[in-house]
Amino acid sequence: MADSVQRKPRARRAAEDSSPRSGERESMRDLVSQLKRDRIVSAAVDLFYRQGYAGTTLDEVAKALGMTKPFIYQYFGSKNDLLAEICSRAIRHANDALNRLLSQQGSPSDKLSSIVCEFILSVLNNQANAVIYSREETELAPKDREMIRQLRRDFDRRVVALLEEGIARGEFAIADVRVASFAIASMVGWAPVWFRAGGRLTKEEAADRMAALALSMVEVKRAATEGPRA
Amino acid sequence: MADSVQRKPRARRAAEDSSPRSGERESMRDLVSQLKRDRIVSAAVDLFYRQGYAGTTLDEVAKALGMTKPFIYQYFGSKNDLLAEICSRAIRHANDALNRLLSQQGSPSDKLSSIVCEFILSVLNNQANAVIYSREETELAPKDREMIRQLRRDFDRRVVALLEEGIARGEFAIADVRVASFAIASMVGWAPVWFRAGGRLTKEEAADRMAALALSMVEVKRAATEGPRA
DNA sequence: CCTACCGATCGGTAGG
DNA sequence: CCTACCGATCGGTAGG
Repeated sequence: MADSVQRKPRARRAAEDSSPRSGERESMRDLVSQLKRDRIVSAAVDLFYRQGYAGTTLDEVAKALGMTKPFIYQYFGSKNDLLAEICSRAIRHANDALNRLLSQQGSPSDKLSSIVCEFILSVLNNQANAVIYSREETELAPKDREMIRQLRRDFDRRVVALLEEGIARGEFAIADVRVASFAIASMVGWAPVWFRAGGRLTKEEAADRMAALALSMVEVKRAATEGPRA
Repeated sequence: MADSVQRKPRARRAAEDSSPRSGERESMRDLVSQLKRDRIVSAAVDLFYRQGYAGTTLDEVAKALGMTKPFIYQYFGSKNDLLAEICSRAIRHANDALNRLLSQQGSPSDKLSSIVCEFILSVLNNQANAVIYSREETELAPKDREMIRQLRRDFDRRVVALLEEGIARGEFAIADVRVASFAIASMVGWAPVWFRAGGRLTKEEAADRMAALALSMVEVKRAATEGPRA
C-alpha cells in the first residue's frame, strides 16, 4: 500500500561518524519523522471527516498544523497517498481486531459475542477513519478499494462459518445464514452513524448491548415465558 | 439509461397556434420539461453513484445525455442544486414509505415486520439515491443536511414507540430499547451495501428475511427446543 | 440549446 | 520548511 511511506532519512552522510551511536541518532530521526507523519494524518482525518476528501484542500491541512503545503509533500507523494494512508490504517485496525479473534476459544455463542463486541469497539475507536474509508471508497485506487472488499468478505466468511458451527452444535437456529451474517455486519458497520461519544452509553456499553442483540437474533429460542433473557 | 435516444422534435413554432386549447399546450410543455429534468437527474445519479459527486463534472453528465453543459443550467441553478434534488428524492421516497406505515393496523410484531420490510424495499429500490445521500451528506447545504437527520429521528422514534408498545403487550422482551432501534435501523441502512441485484435473492426476499431477523431479535422467546421458528 | 470563454480554485513543484 | 508560481480542471455564463 502506501508508497511514500518509504521516505528514509537521507543526506547527512559525511558527518554521521562524529556521533558516538549513529544508530541512536537514526532512530531519533525516524521517530521525529514518524511523529510528523502522524500529525499530518491526524489533521487530515479531522478535516476529511468533517468536510470530505474533495472538500478539503491540502493548504487547509497544512494550515491546521501551522505549516505550509510543501511540508506535507515531504511526507506524502500526493493528496491521494494521504487518503490511502488513512484508509490503510482503518483496515489495519480492523484486521488486527479480526486476527485477535481468530485465535479465541469458546462456544459459538461466546465467540460470536466477542467478535461483534470487539469489532464494534474497533470501529468506534477509529470512527473518523472508518467513516472516511467508506465514504471515499470511490476516490481510492482500485488496488486500495480491493482491500476493503477483502476485509468485508473475510468478516462475512468468518461469521458464516461461526453461525454454521453454532447450528451444528444446536446453539443457533437460523433460517438464512448469509442474510444473518449481513445483519450482523450491518450492526457493526452502522455503529459510527448512531453512536455519539459522551452520550448515554460508553463505547464499551454500546458494543456489549449490540453484541447481546446480535446473539439473541440467532440463538435457539429457549423455554421462557416472560421477561428479558437472563 | 439510454443516451441520445432523447432527441425531441423541435422547431414547429409557427404552427402551434393551430392547437385549440392552449392550457393543454402548457401542460404538454410542463411534461416535456419534467421529462428533461428527470433524465438529467437520472444521468447524474448514475455518475455520482459510480464516481462520487466531486469526481463527476457537469460536462460528463451532459455528455451522457448527448447534450452540453448549458443544457443542464436551464433546469438546475448549480451542481449543488442537482445534488440536493437527488437527495430530496431519496428523502421523499423514504418519507412515503414511513407514512404508508403510520396508518397501518395490527400487532406490534406485524407492524415491526412491515416497517422493516417496506423500508428496506424502499431503500433498495432507490439504492443509488440512498447511497449518494449518505455519502455526500457533507456536501449538502445545512438545511438539506437537516432533512436526513430529521428522517432518521422520525424513524428511530417510531421504532422506539413500537418496541415499547410491544413490551407493554408482552410480545417483545428488550433490554435496551434505544439500542434495539439502532440495530434495526442498521439493518435498513446497510442493506444497499451488501445487496446485489441479480444475486441469490430478490429484493423482496432479502427484505422479508431481514425483517424476520429483526423480529426474532426483539420477540419474547417462546418455548421451543429445536429448529428455526415456524 | 450550442460555442466559446472567463475566473477561481487547487494540486503540485522549483528553487532556495 | 517557506515563497512564489505554474498548469489544469471545471463550475458557471455571455451571447446568440
